[in-house]
Amino acid sequence: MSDKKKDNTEEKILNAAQTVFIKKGMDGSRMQEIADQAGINKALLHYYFRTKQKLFEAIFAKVFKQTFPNIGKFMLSEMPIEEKLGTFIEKYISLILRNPFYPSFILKEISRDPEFLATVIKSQGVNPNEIFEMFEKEMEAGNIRRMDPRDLMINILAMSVFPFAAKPLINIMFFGNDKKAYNSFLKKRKDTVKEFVLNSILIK
Amino acid sequence: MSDKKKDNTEEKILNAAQTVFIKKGMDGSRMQEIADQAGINKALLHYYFRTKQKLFEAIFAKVFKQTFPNIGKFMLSEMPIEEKLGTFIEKYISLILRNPFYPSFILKEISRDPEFLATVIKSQGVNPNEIFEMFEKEMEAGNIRRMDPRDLMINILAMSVFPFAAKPLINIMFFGNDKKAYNSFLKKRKDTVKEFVLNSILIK
DNA sequence: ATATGATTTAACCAGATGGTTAAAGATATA
DNA sequence: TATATCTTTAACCATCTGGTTAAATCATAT
Repeated sequence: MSDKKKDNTEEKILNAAQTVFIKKGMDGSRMQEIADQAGINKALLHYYFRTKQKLFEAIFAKVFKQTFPNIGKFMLSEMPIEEKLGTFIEKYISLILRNPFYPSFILKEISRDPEFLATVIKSQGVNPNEIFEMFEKEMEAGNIRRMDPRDLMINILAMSVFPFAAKPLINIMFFGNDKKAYNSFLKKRKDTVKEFVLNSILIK
Repeated sequence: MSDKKKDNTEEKILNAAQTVFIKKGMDGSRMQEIADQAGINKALLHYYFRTKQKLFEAIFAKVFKQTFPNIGKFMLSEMPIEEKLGTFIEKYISLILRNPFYPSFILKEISRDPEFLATVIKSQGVNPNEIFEMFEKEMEAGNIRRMDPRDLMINILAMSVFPFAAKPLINIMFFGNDKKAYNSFLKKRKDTVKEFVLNSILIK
């Protein structure tokens, strides 16, 4: 067998599908466009992935996994909370900066097929409870303000994700369509978000 | 002319279209489904709105306008900054609580047709500069921390909007699919977001 | 050399979709 | 009653879309 060829084509298809699906979503994407993008024809596309649904699920699962990186390691380590949160925010926004279209893709698709979403999440084995417990210990220790740990987690995710998900909107409304200005603004978010969060919750 | 009947049908269509478009987006919506939802037939639908595109644009513009309420009045008033921001956050989250699907709809569509988005925004006459200037004055007066006013605005919008836009995801991941629990959590967001923001920026 | 899998070509299909049309009813107004 | 508008019915069309198929070609490992 020509494994190399097979791998290469499958990879080409997955890359093409990711490009198209991320830009246009499941509903807005066309199999023909994915085939074109991959430099192959539609027949071969179906030869590898029988249906659009299967191809989409492969992409969604892949992107979704990348969107929730392994944060357990250092979030549950012995670092001071300030450093833990700082590291997480930095890593997370860096991840999004490397994949700026992930947020809008994920947000677009999570409401389309909740059952499939549940499947993907469960196969992930994400367990935020440990992190919530860690937050609560820090509160009891008097290191951070008392609050619902879920509020804290959601606020951090929100501030990290939203400026990318709403990019076209914010770009026009707040940056006069100056894309360079907005991009350099986004690069600074690692620091500004960190500052905003720590200023809000840290007890000095 | 039977203006009443006309108005009524047009309204029925707009309501139906809003329901369907908001749930499924432009690409995922079908004219037949909108007709069914309005209790009329497809021919009449095209009699009122010639094309799907025109109907969608009507809905998007309407929803978009509602999503950016008149905040100028009190944001530029003589209230202390604490009260201004508190009022805005309360009003804004209340608005979303009344229309919980607006955020995901707007986010879904803003990246689909940026030119149309620009048109809608411009027809809105939104001018955030006055509010940014107000923020800057408050910073100079030493009432709030120094920061880019756009960061502040974006953070508030992010924390208000994100938990609704990512509802299915958060609901599964953080609330074990307990919808009631998540809904009552969302109702508290008016207070928790306000607290989070003010704790971060206020200089006491 | 041949068998096997990868790839292309090209035609095809069924169903859905947006949109049109014509004719007939219904309804209100003048 | 006559007129104009609103509404339905139902058939129809062109196009697109996902998906299939069969035959031919290409590449490669044995």
